[in-house]
Amino acid sequence: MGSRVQKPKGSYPAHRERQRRRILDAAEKLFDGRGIDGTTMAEITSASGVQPSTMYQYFSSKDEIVWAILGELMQEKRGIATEAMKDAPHSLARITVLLEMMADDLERNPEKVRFMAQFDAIYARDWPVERLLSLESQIHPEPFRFFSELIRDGIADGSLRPDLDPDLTMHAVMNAVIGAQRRLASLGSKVETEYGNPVDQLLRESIRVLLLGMQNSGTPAEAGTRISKTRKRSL
Amino acid sequence: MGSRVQKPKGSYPAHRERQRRRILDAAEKLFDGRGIDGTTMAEITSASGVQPSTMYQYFSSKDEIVWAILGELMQEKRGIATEAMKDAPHSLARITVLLEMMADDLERNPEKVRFMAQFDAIYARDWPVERLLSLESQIHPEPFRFFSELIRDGIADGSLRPDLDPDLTMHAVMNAVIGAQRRLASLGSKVETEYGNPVDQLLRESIRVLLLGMQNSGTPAEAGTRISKTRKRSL
DNA sequence: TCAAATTCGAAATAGTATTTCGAATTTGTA
DNA sequence: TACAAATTCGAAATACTATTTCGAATTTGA
Repeated sequence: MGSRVQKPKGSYPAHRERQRRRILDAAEKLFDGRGIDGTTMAEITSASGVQPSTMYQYFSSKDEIVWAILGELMQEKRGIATEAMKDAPHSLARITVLLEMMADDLERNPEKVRFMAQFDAIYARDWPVERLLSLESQIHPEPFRFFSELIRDGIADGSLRPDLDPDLTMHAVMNAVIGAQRRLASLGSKVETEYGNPVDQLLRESIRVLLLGMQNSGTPAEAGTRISKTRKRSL
Repeated sequence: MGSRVQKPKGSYPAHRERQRRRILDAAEKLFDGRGIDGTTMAEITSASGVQPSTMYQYFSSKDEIVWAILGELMQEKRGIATEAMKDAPHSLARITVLLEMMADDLERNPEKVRFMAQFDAIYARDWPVERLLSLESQIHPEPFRFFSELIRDGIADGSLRPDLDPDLTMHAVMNAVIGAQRRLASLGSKVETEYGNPVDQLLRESIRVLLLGMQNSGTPAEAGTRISKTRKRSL
């Protein structure tokens, strides 16, 4: 107990931040290459150049590392998404841009997408909802909630079919695109050899069909209304 | 070295089959409840009532068990699929039936779908392509290859838009539906609390939009009728 | 320069999958 | 029913995991 003031736990924030980065960067690279499950803590420590005992000072478990990386990824995506949509003139164009960005993402960063796929399949279910939601809320408010407004706009200006339930459609379409995207990333080159097309092209076709399905086509106003009645009753 | 004939390895096939079943049934139940990764070999042995040493006589690893269960699941699905499509009169109706069956499946056996999702995310990439393909071929020949023919038919009879590439579209649509289905199964009840709809309903909406996107809207009146006909029949 | 913060080393714990092997039991059949 | 081969049991051993512990050594910022 010296006469000096005792410094609180995180006293060297700059240094701690640097260390944290070293660990996360090493882990991310390993996850990309070997998958979350295929990566051991020993590999992360040796790749990042810190001892296990030190690493556990920063992350209390492997899961915490996964979580941290996921958070950063989602924040990135969100930035890119809101950025890209700025240029698009009207609602349908914005929706198109948003969805096609997911195909670009698959084309450019298949490992990252695969990481998210692994998260969904292995971790999402066991982790507390609140934590998931707090993460999702980093990406939601803009692109997602926004997306259902875009659908509303599209219906109003006649570019989208009038029988769409904006909220339901938004979730359904987003989920289909995200699901397709992540599945393609998981199966990777296996799909290419079997399907004979680059994975991102497959995803682009899915998106095209989905967009066509949302669009208002000629006079199907009648058909549309009819459908929506039937639908609502059956659901 | 008796004078009797030495019996080959699998000499009590009925007994072996019974044992195999005990193990697979126990494992399947555990996988459903705790996930593939959350299930330990120790749990499987104690649940199935055989010793580890015995179990490894039947399956050389946990992966082999996963693999065996996957194979049985796919065979089941295939049977159900071909069965259900028999009733459908024309191509568009068959496609509709096939896709909606995947929503039913999600509604009825979410654990099984989740199992497949985990397989995709964790195992698919690391296992040899040949093995994957030999499995897929159990489900492919009928529903899948068939599916692209259905699209061809649909284009010919005017019910589907003429600018579709049958093979590409088939893979794109199937992948979107499967991807959406498995993602929903992975996220489970989390989606419901957040989205406010039962998961299978979300999937049904994705399917509806995809089907609309494939349909021909060139001749409005016909398109309208065709749509509503299909709808009514499919419900 | 110095006290506190941080890291290192190295060993310990506990939980995995998988293997080994001789003794005990079960199986189908002669 | 008896028997030889097939199968199972038990129990311990191996080799990985993640995670913890703690005292000694080093680094940090004022």
